[in-house]
Amino acid sequence: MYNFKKEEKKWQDRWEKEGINKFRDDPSKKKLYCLEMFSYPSGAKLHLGHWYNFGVSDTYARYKKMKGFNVFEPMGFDAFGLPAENYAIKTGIHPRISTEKNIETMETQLRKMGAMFDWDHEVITCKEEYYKWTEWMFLKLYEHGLAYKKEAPVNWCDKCKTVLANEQVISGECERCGTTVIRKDMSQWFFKITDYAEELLSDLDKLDWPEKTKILQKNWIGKSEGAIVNFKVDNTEYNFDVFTTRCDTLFGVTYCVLSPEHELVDKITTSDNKDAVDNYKIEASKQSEIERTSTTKEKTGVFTGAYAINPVNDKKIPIYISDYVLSSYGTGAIMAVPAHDERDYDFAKKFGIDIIPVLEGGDISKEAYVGDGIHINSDFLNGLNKEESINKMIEFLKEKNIGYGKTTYKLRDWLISRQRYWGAPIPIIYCDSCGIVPVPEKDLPVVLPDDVEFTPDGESPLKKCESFVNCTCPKCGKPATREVDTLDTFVCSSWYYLRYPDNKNSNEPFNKELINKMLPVDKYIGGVEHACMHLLYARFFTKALRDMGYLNFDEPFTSLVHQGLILGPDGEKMSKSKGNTVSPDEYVEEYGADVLRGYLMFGFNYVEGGPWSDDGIKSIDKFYQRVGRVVDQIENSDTRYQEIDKVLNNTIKSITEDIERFQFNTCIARIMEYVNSLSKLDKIPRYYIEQLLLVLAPFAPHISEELWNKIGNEFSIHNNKYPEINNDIKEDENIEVVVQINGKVRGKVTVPSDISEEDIKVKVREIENVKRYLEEGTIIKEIYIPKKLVSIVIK
RNA sequence: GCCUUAGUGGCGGAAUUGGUAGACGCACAGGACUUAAAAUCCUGCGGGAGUCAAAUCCCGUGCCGGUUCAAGUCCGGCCUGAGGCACCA
Repeated sequence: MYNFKKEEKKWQDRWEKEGINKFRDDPSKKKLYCLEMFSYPSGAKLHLGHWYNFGVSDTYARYKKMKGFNVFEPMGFDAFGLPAENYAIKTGIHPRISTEKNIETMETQLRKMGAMFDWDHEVITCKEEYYKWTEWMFLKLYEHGLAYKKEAPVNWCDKCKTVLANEQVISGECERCGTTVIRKDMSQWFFKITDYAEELLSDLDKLDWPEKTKILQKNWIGKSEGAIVNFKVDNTEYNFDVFTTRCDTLFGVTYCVLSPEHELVDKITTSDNKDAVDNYKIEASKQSEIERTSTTKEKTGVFTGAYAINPVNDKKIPIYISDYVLSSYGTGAIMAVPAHDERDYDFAKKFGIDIIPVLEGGDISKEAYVGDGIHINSDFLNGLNKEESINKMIEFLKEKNIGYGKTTYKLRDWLISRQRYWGAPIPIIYCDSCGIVPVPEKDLPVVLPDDVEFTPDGESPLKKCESFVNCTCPKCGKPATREVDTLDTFVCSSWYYLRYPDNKNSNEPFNKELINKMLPVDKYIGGVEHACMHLLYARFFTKALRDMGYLNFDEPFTSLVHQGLILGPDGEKMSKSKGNTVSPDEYVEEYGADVLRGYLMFGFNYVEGGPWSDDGIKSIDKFYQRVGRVVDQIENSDTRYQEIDKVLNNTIKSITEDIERFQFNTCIARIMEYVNSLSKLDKIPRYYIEQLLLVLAPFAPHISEELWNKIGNEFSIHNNKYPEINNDIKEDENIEVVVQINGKVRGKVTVPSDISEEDIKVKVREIENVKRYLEEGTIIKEIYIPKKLVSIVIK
């Protein structure tokens, strides 16, 4: 009986002492930057999800190392963020204290995992030495016109006088006091990610990412080509632009809708409609965008009393406001074509607005016709199809100077201001004479003060810290004040992968040459929930830094894999409030790291994850015990067995393919098959044992090291080459071919693998059962798939 | 609501481009070893009909329909669960 878990610490210490996980520049080897999304130290401890993400990916990294790559696998912490601040508000414990303590605990746990992390390269985002450069990133983006300020809504609780995160708004109410949350405009900083919308979209083609993730980003960026059309407001000097993808349907426009927040609303609303409009605006401010744009919700809206002029036919059409129009997309105003748009149709029916068909097809007395068709009721477009009409209409709009072709994106600029304490300060100074003044680079970092009151009372916590707020203007030397909002933590995580290789650099965020050599990340592993935000922001940073001349690559993460989510035993996402969290610690305590890692690899489809159950964890424990017993059967002999050579070769072959797809469960299954074949022998030649341990090494790093040592081999097994496929081993000479009659399996026959089509067709007819079926009818078709099956159709 | 994704034995999961559904395990049942138990080893294991035992046949990959010699895999429509929806990270 082996007690492998007792030996784990010994090998972890030895690996650390001999530095076998240290990254060393080695030009003779190809580098492989293997990165797992770093974790937020919110809970005090690592959870199963971390083990699943880090522990399993480490097997990939270890495998690649044995395959001859110079592997860099760093680890760090995304340490700023809301939970630490909330915890501080509740308990009075300073975020720095709780965060540092959590990190310490998690580091200890991570070491027990026995992963290849190179701790010399650790990055912690809340440390001055790191956030100094996060601030630097802001300055660079500002310098290059990619950071700007504008008014934007926040969730506001008027009772707590505070800004709430979306997470803190529970069905429209403040989680602390239950007051209805409203949206309130504040002046905030943005990064101009939309400047890169087109490149972020088109470069997706270059990436070895899951197709679904590319589609998520693509839909998120939401490119659509259309036109801007200008509408004049009747009897006023006002006019407004709408964005439409179907300018060819302009003759069917019977009303316009402005978003309730549109700047023109107050100006054009007539006095008898004012009360209704104002009330509607308040109601709209209470709703989230998800609620507003729901297509099943009954359409609501209010008439402003004003009319617009349809520029193609000079018809007077009413202007409404409605919450289904968002100020953040397009121009915040739409032209409505009820005959050919479902939402417009519902709205028009409800408000009794004209519905004029301009496309042939459908029956608009019943529902909107959204299909294609030849244009009707459309003057100069009559008889044309969609594409011709769009082109002709854009020509017309341009000629009359009332519109033009335009591409828009759903992607919005990235709001980075947070009215919070626990984040990186925004390095900006406000001066009465000079206006907005960026903090000079030499004055970085703007240090986040420790002594701050962060009870929520309507102000950014930093605002109450006078020593922080008051400063002198770097330009004119007069008294000035600092920006008191902090940066969204996604800013910190948008460039951490650039810091890892050069984490001790105190002169610059990273050395350009080094980083251009080490990057991009070759394999990035993390949850799919980051598909649209973190992954997009990081791509944006990389492209912006490239354009500033700091990087010579276009994309940060060449290849991406998502691990699935390990759910609670009840099939729900693990969370403290549901009480369904499972800690890895007790399993590590009972079975050891290798067994837990092994089970996480064997018991789940890595990409899918699934509900946790420890039913099978014993099976991995048993399997490794079995490996131990098999190793005990070692003998020094050169005997080789053809059957075992075949199994071994198949194991190596399958692993080589499956591990690249992050399909670890089948890798382990193949190793089990190899062990099963070995266990049939009383004495096992040394070669087979060594091959077994080498094959197993990335999957069970401690156990394989222990047994490698036990059979008298030199430390460390992990410095060896991974076994290669042996092409000299012949495939089976005989193969089994299946016979199907009318699609059903009716027989099997074993034949030489190089059999000809004619010969197999003869062989097939000799099978008793097949004969029986063939007598019942005549053959009308016969298909032969080499080495697999013969399919006969009879009548 | 919208975008994405998944649904296969009692359970976790295999089946890479349409080609023998259920690899590898867990659980369970029977047997060997043992005074006994644990551990280990061997055998069986989707459901049903059939048989002393076989052969053989029918059904079966969430549901309904389609394409095909052949569908877990492709197409259309539904149901259910999960992730995201821009201030959780």
